[in-house]
Amino acid sequence: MADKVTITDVARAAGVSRQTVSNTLNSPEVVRDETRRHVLEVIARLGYRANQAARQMRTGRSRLIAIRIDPGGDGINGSVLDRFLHGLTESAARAGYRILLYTAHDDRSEIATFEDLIASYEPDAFVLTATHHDDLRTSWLLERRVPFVAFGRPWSDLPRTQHPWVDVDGAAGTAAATRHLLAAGHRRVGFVGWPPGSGVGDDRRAGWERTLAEHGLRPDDLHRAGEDGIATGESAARDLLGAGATALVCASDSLALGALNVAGPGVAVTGFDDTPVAGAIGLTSVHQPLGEAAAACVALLTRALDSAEPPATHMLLQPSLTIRRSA
Amino acid sequence: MADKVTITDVARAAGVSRQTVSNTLNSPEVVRDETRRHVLEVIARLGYRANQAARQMRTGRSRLIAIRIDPGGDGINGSVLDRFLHGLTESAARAGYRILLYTAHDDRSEIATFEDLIASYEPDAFVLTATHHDDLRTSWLLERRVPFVAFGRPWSDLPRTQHPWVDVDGAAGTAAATRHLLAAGHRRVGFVGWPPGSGVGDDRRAGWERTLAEHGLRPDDLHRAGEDGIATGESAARDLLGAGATALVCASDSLALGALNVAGPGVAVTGFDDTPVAGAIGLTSVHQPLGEAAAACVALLTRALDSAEPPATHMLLQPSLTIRRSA
DNA sequence: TTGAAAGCGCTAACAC
DNA sequence: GTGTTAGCGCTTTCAA
Repeated sequence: MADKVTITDVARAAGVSRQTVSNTLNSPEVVRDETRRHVLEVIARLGYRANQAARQMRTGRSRLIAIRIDPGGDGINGSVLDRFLHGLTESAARAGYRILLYTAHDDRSEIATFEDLIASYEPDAFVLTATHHDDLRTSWLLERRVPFVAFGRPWSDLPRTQHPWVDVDGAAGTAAATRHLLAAGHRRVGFVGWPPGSGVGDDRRAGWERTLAEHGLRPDDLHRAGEDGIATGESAARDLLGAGATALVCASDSLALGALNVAGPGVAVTGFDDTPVAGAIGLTSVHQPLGEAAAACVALLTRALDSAEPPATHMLLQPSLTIRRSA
Repeated sequence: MADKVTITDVARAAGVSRQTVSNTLNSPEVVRDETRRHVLEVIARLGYRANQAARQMRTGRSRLIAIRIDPGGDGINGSVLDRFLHGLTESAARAGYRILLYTAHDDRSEIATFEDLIASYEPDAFVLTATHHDDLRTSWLLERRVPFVAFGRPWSDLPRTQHPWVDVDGAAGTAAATRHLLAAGHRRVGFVGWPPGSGVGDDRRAGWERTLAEHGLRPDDLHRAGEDGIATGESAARDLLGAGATALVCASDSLALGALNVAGPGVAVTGFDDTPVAGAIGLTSVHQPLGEAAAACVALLTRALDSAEPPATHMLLQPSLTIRRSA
């Protein structure tokens, strides 16, 4: 291990006090130009970097952002979170933060981890994923005034659940997919999604339904729902094709994959998330700007951390449609 | 933010000195049974948790393990690392460590990040992934005596590159795939891989070749190589089928996917990594025990961190074959 | 077996 | 504009 260089070493080498070195880094405007330049030069020469633990003890800031990682369902849709995580790590690093990982099985165990983490590592903020109706986590964090941003809208309308969030407009995504299929000449466009009640699922379905209406078409009961997965996609697609659908908008790539399995030639299918599977099999899919979403999360977080009373802001990003052979 | 409970609060509430509380947690055997029980009870009641930054300043241990995260190629094989990361986070947590993330583009920038991280956050160890020939990172860490474990073998034989590592026996994986195809009656089994020179790729090819030999068969030049991806899989498979192959062992699921695209009925194909894509399209694939690999990394690391002179140990795990429709 | 003192590296407050 | 003092919460001596 390289011998560590402390602020005292820098001060001695530069012939100034420790405080002047600290000021050079934290309040440069307070140090005379000449002194500052000299100190910076010594810092560079010695390769000095402030020790985070010591700084944290003094300032109470750890420059750590914590986020949960989980295996993610069938692994198909799971990859979405992984891409987000990569973007988050990069954006956070640029803003001077590092990402700390933890796992949890449900809201309750995640809250237990909050308590543990807050007391021991003292992360400056959390990034919440997979927000849902009646999310226990948001209210817990809100009550304790722990800074956080959610990747996903608050799906409850209670005023006390106001918090910063970033999300991708799912309805706009399925709307784009639906428009694309209509433009290709399809008139009976079905929808394969999840059972009502999940915010994300309802939103995606709404985009399809709204777009049909805009084109003077009615849903005609051309929608089926079930647990996410290939099996559901297959059975739902069989049903809908039997009911006369010639194109299918699906709420996930898993569902779309199932639909494709039973779709004959001429039937168009779109997925959601633009996962590697979609690329591999030529599936047209709604693409989420995950890197941007991650950057937005970091931006919202740093803003909240730097102002005393953080205004609960949010950002709704627009997805795009990656068009491939399937549609 | 909940008011923080310090060791002083616990000491006061328990009517003992701060030191006794510290001993109760760090050297329980030195505290009288009755006192210890009492202190532990107060700790539980107050929800006290030792502050990591303060502990780190005193002990020099951060209980942090750092690992790189990257987007990962075409996203198909990338998911392997994500599953590993999840296992690592869980195993580390069980051992009392947290995972810290960073990104880097190449060996050199990763080393720069080592320097930064070591000076600021002082992670206790690193987990290296994607080790390769002439890995600059391992020698850098070795020279500075920074504890680390590699997920992947050291692909150079230099004695100075001895370090703890965990890997999955790739040759055993392709051997199992080859045996499976031979057992199904195939006699002309080809191999689709990557250009010679990559440790991982050469290893996977060796398993195929060795198994043919064990069955009295010769490779007969039935192998093709190229950059990982669907396109390579397609062209290589076309070639090999033209040369009389009836079954193909592929070095990745991406290659296998390409091979399947051009394989007619009766042609068997196997992939490698058992990615979500494999599950989705019914591809038989070699499955790596990533959760175990992660646990092994943590085990090796904690062993190295707890003994002064860590013996460079390693673990080679056995993969399994997930059999699906494709073979 | 328990307690008191010292100090890890840093920065906020204050004195010069 | 620069230096001194103090203390964040913890654990490692060492003394009682």
